[in-house]
Amino acid sequence: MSALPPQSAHDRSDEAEPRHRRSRRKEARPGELLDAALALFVEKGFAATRVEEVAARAGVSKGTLFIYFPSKEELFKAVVRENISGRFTAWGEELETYTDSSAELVRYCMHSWWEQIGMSAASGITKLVMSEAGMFPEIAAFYQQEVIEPGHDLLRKVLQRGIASGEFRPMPIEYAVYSLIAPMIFLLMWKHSMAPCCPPSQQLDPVTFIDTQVSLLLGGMLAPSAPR
Amino acid sequence: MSALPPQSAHDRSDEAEPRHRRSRRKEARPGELLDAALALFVEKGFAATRVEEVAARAGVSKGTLFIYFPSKEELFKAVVRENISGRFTAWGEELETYTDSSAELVRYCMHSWWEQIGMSAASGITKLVMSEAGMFPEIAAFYQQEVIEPGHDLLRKVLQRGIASGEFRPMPIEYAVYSLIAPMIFLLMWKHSMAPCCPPSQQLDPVTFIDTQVSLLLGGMLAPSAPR
DNA sequence: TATATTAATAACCGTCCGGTCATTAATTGA
DNA sequence: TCAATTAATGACCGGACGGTTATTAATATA
Repeated sequence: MSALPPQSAHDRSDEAEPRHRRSRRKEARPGELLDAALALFVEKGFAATRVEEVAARAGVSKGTLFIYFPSKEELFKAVVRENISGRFTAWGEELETYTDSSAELVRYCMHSWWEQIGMSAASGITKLVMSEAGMFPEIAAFYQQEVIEPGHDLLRKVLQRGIASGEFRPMPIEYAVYSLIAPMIFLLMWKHSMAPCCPPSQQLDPVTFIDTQVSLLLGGMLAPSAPR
Repeated sequence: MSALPPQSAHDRSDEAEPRHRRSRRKEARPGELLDAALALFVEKGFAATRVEEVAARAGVSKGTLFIYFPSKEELFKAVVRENISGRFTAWGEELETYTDSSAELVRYCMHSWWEQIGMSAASGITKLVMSEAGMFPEIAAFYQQEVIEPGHDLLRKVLQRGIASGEFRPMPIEYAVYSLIAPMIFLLMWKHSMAPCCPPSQQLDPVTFIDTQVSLLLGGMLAPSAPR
């Protein structure tokens, strides 16, 4: 099993330069632990990640980790807050000022999601949560309100914009939202699970997949009068 | 944490009636162990399921389980072979003799999948594999060739049928296949992970979801000349 | 009933892991 | 320079788990 390359949400170096052992760096520790935890959670999941390994990757002993985070679960929540929450406010503002057609907006949302979430380590977190929600319901509930709900709200607004302008047919909004979420969830599950053991004939290029998916879905969403 | 109700693929009762302890039933044991394993794997995943718990649920000691299955992993493979493999031959034959339109065939495939896989315990197995593939690559590879490939082949044939007849536009087949797989994978991941902690406003009815999804996708697949 | 066979058991082994705590040493400031 | 403070350590605890094996007892056979 190979280690993932370091994924730093900030510009911390992964391995701090070798200091004299037992250096005291109260301010730097939480961030370094968070970075190490993100990488390992993404690589191995929540249950399979060992807190001692997180500590070691941050260049610190296990006991030190528990000084800064009271439990493994709180460590995970902190990782989510640092790396995902807050990305949605920026999207919400972009939406308000968008001037092109709603069809283009849908296309833009999907590709933007891929670039900012799907391609990044954040997708590993989403995969992890969906995988282990059953065993850690508290984590699932936390993620639901911290990430899923804001994302859902955003997409609903996009579709309502298109319907209001007459560009889209009227449709059951909640289900149409899931029609957009489904391919994204599928894509990241696939990428993190089956892709590694998939024959080349069945590999899929994420951008092409999203493109195909959006085109097909828009085929069903656009009002007959709108330009195809 | 509550236990799932017993899911028996055969008509074995879950708890064999109380016999005098240490009864010898060489023929019945493997089946009972398989049923118990299915239920627990679905409920808790592969890593989190304890072989001793499987044994206990089958009314037997842990040592006995290892008489019939050499390891936890082989036990899991046996569960997959019993409950999923083989469902595909029946579908393949149905496809050959289908006479209605390809659009209807797509609709039929999706709903049939929901009734025979999505609704059943088999969906829990698929969810499990996608969740834990990273930690158990051998299981992922096994599932890939035993389940994914046959399913993929089936859907490709359906789409080719529609294109050959002129009912569907030409399209990138492999990606269109994934367009049909994606909502199904999403649906079962959702059902087994986020649904339990989802607010009522965001619950989704599987049949309605599949219906919406198929309608939208067919909107993009049908040739312009075909009746909408 | 006596004996051989083998299904079933349960104690056991080695390992691993989340979390704790007494100890150690880097820093502060008097 | 010499406490006092506190960041950091690592040995340790309790429990769990996959898998093994010596032992026990249910059955078949004669």
